[in-house]
Amino acid sequence: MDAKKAEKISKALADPNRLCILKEIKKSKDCLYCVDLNNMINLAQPSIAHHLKLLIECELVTSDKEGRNVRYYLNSKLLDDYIGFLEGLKV
Amino acid sequence: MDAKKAEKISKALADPNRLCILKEIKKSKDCLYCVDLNNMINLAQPSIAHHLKLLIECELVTSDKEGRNVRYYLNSKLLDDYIGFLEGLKV
DNA sequence: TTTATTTATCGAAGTATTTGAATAAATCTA
DNA sequence: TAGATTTATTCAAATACTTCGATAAATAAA
Repeated sequence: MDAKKAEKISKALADPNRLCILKEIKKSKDCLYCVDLNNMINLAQPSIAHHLKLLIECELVTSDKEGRNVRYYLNSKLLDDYIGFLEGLKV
Repeated sequence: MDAKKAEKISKALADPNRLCILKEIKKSKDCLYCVDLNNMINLAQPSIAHHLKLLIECELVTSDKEGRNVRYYLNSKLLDDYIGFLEGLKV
């Protein structure tokens, strides 16, 4: 992973609500419906959509549609790549 | 590590110049003089000082004074803690 | 002790991010 | 098809971050 990508991922992780979303994805055992997030996070729906968009754009989260609902998943392969980048900062 | 701390570290990592500083610390074999950074990074001196301050405040970097020079070190223990937090996001 | 060097701080300008109201788009249900 | 539900987009306001000139503080060197 190059620094530009790592920067983008760091940015995505640099917000309490986005960390919360990732935690909820984990809690929901790998996949999460958007509609549930709206009940869990104390933000207006467009704000949550904005955060999800950032997480998807940097590819930390993937999604698929199920009717009018959307499911979100953690991209743990990318998270591992990011961790690899961080390991590379060590001596 | 709690989410608040992870957020701060993510923020510190979410900037190309700060990633560059960390890479330079690594290249310099663990410790780096501030005066060298001013030659390596294409930013005004107050900007570099600002970035170093953020890295120190979140404890990713430590420093000590040697005369009028300052040396910077990576806190690899904290980086490991951060990596642990990220691992915890996985299912 | 004056001058030069290195690092830190302040303040202001420019830029980017976060937030939510309004609303659109997509799809489900009756 | 009409209305309800879920998600996405647009826009504007508020907030936060980055940058650098000016300058201060600390220390070294002359």
